[in-house]
Amino acid sequence: MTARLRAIGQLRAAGKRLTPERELLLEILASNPHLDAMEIHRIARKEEPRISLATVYRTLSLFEELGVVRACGLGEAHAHYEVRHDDHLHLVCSECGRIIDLPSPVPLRKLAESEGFRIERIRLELIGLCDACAKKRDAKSGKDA
Amino acid sequence: MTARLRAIGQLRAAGKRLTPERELLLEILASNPHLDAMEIHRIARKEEPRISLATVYRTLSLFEELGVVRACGLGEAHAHYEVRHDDHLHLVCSECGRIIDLPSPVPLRKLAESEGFRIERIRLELIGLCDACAKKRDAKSGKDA
DNA sequence: ATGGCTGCAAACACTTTGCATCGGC
DNA sequence: GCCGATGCAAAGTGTTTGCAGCCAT
Repeated sequence: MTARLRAIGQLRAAGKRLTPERELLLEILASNPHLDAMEIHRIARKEEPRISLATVYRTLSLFEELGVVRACGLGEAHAHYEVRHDDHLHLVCSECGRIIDLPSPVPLRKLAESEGFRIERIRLELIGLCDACAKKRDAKSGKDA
Repeated sequence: MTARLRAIGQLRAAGKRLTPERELLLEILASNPHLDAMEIHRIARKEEPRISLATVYRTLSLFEELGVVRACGLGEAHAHYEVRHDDHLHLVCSECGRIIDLPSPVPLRKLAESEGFRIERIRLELIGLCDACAKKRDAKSGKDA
């Protein structure tokens, strides 16, 4: 419940309007841990049959921008392929798209298996800036400021 | 180089044909760590201008099936949304789709930052079977066998 | 009342599929 | 020669965008 009110505050703070559609989507998101856009639309239609899928996407993207929700399960929107090898970490640079492989030194399997979870595949991506891009960005923001 | 030969063996073992297109894609994959289908197609065209994007997709999907390559950056092909909270691990059940959240107890930030990588966001998914589905599958395979 | 928000539909990007032809086995 | 693999183009998905009207502020 609190999450919903906080989100409304964030909307107003950003000078955005609070529409019935946004309230509805907020409510749906707050009470469902993991949904994709289509599912959200389907649920929303029950309450508000005229709501469009475009609005769902626009609203989700707004919410993500405001930090209300987070998108997961999607990296750069399409698949990359690599020759198969063991579990590893990907360091994905959100600036230049560079992908750095690391062998996984963390005890993930043990961790998950303590939950009774049987791991088939590990996918870990740390999204951020590689050394070079971080420095570039620092230099630029120094200029801009 | 060995990877290429092993892949050819896997093709033959699976009763699949070794075509120039497949050889070419294998070569490209072996010498490039991370490519998407379009990039692979673009590179392949330099060598074999008549190769089609459809063949690239079909071949990648075959290779993935054979375990020659692995697709990454794609989960269930589209994004899921959840109300934002701190970094966490997702345990994704590949059977029932259930997603279990865990607070992240692993020192990922430290690890990546030692590479000079500045993390903006952590995404970790351990794909496998949750306790219930693992047991269900065990029971079934016991029956099948 | 005015500008942001909406629905609708068309556009988009990536991937898959149907069909006739081609070529590895 | 047979059947699988290919190229081409069209269809399919999930997502984004242009536009005219609408409604929260």
